[in-house]
Amino acid sequence: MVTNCTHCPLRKLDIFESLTADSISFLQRFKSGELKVDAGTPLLMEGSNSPQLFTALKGMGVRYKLLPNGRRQVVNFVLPGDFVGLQAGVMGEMKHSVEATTPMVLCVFDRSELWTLFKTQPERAFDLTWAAAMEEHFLGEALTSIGQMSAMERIAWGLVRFHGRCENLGLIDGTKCPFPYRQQDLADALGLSLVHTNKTLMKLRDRQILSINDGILQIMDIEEAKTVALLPIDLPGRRPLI
Amino acid sequence: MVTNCTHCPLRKLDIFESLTADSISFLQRFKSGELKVDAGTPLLMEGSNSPQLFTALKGMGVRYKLLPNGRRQVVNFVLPGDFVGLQAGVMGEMKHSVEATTPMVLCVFDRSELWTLFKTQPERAFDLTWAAAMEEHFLGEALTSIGQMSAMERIAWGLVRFHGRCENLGLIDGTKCPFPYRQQDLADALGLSLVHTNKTLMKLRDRQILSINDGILQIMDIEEAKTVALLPIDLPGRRPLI
DNA sequence: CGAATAGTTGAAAACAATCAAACCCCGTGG
DNA sequence: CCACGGGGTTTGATTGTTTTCAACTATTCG
Repeated sequence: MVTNCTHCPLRKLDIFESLTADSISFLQRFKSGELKVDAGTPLLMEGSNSPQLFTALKGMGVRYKLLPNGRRQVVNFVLPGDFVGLQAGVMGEMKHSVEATTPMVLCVFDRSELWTLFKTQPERAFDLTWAAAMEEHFLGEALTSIGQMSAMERIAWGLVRFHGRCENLGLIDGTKCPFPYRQQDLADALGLSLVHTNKTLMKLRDRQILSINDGILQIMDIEEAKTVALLPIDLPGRRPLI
Repeated sequence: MVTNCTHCPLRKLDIFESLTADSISFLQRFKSGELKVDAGTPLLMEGSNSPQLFTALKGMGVRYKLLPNGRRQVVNFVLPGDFVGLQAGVMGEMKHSVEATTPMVLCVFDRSELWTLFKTQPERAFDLTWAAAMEEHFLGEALTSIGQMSAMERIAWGLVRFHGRCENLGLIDGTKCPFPYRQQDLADALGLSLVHTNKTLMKLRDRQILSINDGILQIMDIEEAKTVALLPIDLPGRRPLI
């Protein structure tokens, strides 16, 4: 049973721009199906030339790169509304891998139709460029965070940001939001060792700023957390959904 | 005296895809002028909504972000052929600053014409998306480098990559290429302190792998340098030029 | 119960940042 | 001609953060 784009639950959220009926019907034709995967399923592999592109509908995942020496860099977390596979779409192959962290549901698009989109739907083409530029922006911030901030600052930054993204998606309950990742994932995202990540999280918990427990991230003192994060968290107020 | 797109010296390089006469004439109309700037001139400021977009023709620059605490992250080096200002074009404001490191010459485009490009030149729109995805790819690699590699590995990675970009642009003379940046710029790019960057460069020089002198980067032992860099350097073989 | 996974903790070692000063090159002006 | 100053580079000593290593706990699952 495939979700109809017209009744897409994501598109109802304030954060996503609304589209004309015509545009939605194009996307509906662009959409070739829906994919349900279990937690832990690899979606795209670095170097692969996937014939399929995705938009995450439900669940969460990770983008990551593996190094020859076995280390791993988590490039970003994948949340509902995120477009996945754009690199394969425009550059011919993925430059990082993507895997589901929780069970996920994704819209599937046909890569071969991407060119049709550029030719006939310039607004959608623009949206895709926007998405790529947004990802570029985020990676620039992450680079700045990892390159210039201390462990505590990085962790506060990463978690405040994640919390903000959840808020935009209506996933917040009071001060809490889901955080289905392991400490190792957070460490790999922020360029820290697992041990040091753990100890720093303890400090943040002791200082009553934030805590992670049972897959739930709670930010008790959001103001203090933002102060520790140093960088202002810059999330788009309204954005396209493809 | 403005360079005519038809005779653009950059486009003659093998690395850049060739275009039909029609496409070039569109770009010629898109191009609103040329900008010559001295070394040190700021081109775009973070947060600014520039009415102008650029393609670097000659010279080199830096993209960087400043932190509230005064630290600086160099996000990337700007070389000839690089498109500058895409974020302002699609997101309304720049997320980093750009400044000329050497004297530069840049093609100037009118931001207001960007939408015309998307509507009437889907191939060019695709190229822009490609450029954004490429930048995303690079930032992912940089993140991996800074997050997971030691100082020596990072420096080798950064300089081998820079050397490779120069090679693609025909800026190589034997084992040497221009490197007009200060050690502080390199340090800010790789998330290292100036002192540690300096000491690590000394070690690489002592080991006869590479050296920087008088604005010239020489890689004496490219194989060894690539080995130290850990990550394979992935540069596009052929790419669009806008 | 045993095995596997994730989280927690302490001690030691390694790495990189900071501090402070010297050095070098080069252009300026007395 | 040489003293002076500025920007960038180099160096040594010290401090401090982060990693690594190793072990132990808690929880889940077959």
